[in-house]
This record gives sequence, structure tokens and C-alpha cells, in this order.
Amino acid sequence: METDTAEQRLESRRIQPTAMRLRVLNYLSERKAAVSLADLEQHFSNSDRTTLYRTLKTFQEHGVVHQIYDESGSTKYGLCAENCTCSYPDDMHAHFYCTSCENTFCFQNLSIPNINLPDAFQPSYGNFVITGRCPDC
Amino acid sequence: METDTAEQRLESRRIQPTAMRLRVLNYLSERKAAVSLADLEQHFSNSDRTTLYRTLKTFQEHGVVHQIYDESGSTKYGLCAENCTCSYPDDMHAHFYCTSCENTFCFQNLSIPNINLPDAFQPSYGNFVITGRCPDC
DNA sequence: TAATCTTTGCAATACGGTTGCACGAGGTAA
DNA sequence: TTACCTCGTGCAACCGTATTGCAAAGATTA
Repeated sequence: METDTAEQRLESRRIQPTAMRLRVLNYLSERKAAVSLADLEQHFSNSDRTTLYRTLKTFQEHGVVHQIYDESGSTKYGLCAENCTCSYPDDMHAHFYCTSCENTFCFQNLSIPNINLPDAFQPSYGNFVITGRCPDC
Repeated sequence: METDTAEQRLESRRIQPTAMRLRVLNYLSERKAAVSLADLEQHFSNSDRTTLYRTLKTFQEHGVVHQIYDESGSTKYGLCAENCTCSYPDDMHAHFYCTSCENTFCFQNLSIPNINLPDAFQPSYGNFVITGRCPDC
């Protein structure tokens, strides 16, 4: 069952699976695109903005979602792969931001190439967003 | 002369080389790291926030600077190469954001690899920021 | 049940980004 | 020179996202 999977997922990341968190997590997995706080606000209109904000923050701190910085001005959150560590250069993939529909998509299978950084730069995270127009627009 | 070069640069991009713009452009070329609006505000403390904002915007619209979206929450602006077109996959390079000193560096010579996007995605711009710790921190 | 910890909701605030409007400098035509 | 006109700059106000403090509600444990 979907709910059950979501519950396990949160527990494996040491997050109390409250009703709110499960609903947010399920919403994240249903959506094809990454979500912003505003998206959540709109979808869960009877819940409070702060709660949703902190839910995302908790998810991010525990590696359930990763943050994406695109041109939209608001941070997007994408669901991580099952056993993602959210670290560069492993577990990092490319994203696409469509300027028309303003959706940001995760390409989980397009991993970020390992750039040859100058010496002494110690990478930990990567944000790769290609901007343009998606097939639907 | 430096000023002269800056002047030519603006003119070649069809921007009136006002005193303010020249000063901002020179500041951009002096700095090793990309700048935010707040940086400019601090450096040109007797100039108005709006003027600096519009200066950056003008520069960006005319291909003098490119925008970088990192974890800092504020957009950074990096000086473009001489005849940059600011388009993906050409003329796009990697950046490094240091979480300690909060500087964002351009790696002009580390161009973004051409990712094999799924069909029908039409790319136009790319934002690639690796986060971590820089040599000085 | 009482004590405690966590989650949620409400209110207020900080801050980056953005716009409208007015002033002023510089250039152009009568 | 005067009368425009354009464009850059400055001031003030505003919007939206992100964030924090505090109190109420809910869950957990002794």
C-alpha cells in the first residue's frame, strides 16, 4: 500500500510519520514536478503555511527531499531516490526548469558529471538546473 | 586603460556607459567572486539600491553578466566572458558556492557538459553550482 | 493522571526583489 | 536661447518568499 510505503520511508529516515507528513510525502510522490512551498500551500489550503514549511525543512534535513534553485525565485523540493545521500558527486542529478509552465523536473537518471574542480575545493552538494521549454509547452 | 576597456565593453553591448555603470562594471571585474545586489549596496553605499538593481538587470539583459542561483538565497551576478552568448550548452560554466565565506566563484574554463536531455526538451540556459568549502575556508 | 516532548497553528517579522513616480542631466530641434 | 524629449538616477512604497517566537493541541512515557 502507498501509505504504508510512505510510512516506512519516513521511519527509515527517523522522522515521525504524522498524518500531515504522510500527506505531504504522498503529494510529492504523485507530482511529476518538484514542488515549492507555494504549491503545498495551494494544495493543502486548510493547513498552515508554517507547518508545510517545517515539513519540507524536516524532509530536507533527513534526506527525503533535495532543494533545487531555479530561476523562479522560490526554492523547489524534489523527492530523493530511496537511498539517496544527497551529496556531490554521487546522488546528484540534473533538473529542468520550464520558463513557460514554471515547473521544475528531476531527471533522476541523468546524474551530474563529476567536474574536475581546482585543488582544495571540497564539494558536498550540487545544483544543476537547465532552463528552457518543456515538451508540453 | 581599464576604464576605456569597460567603456568599449558596454558600448559593444549597446549600453550607455554612464559613470555609475562603469563603476559597477569595474567593481565586477575586480572581484574574484560573483556579486549580489547586497554586495553592491554595501560597496556603493552612497548610491541607491534601485539604481544598482537596475544596473545589474541592464547588464544581464545585454549579456554582460549572467545570473547564478545558489543556496545563499540571493541571486549572484558573474561577469561574462568577452563574447559570451549566455546560452546552454555553449558559454555555460560551473560555479562553486562556499557555505563558509558565502562566496560564489565562476569557473570560466570549466564548461558545463552537454547533458543528454530527453526528447523535446529545449534548453536555453544552464545553472550549475557546486556547493562546499573553498580553499580559503 | 501528571509530566514531558513533539507537532501544529497563528502572528509577526526579515529580507530580497520590484515597481511607480518625480527630479535632473544631457541632447536635439525650433 | 528656449522648449522640448529621452534616459538615468533617487526616493518611497510594495509584494512575495522565507523564517522565527510563542502558545495551543496532540502524543508519549513514567
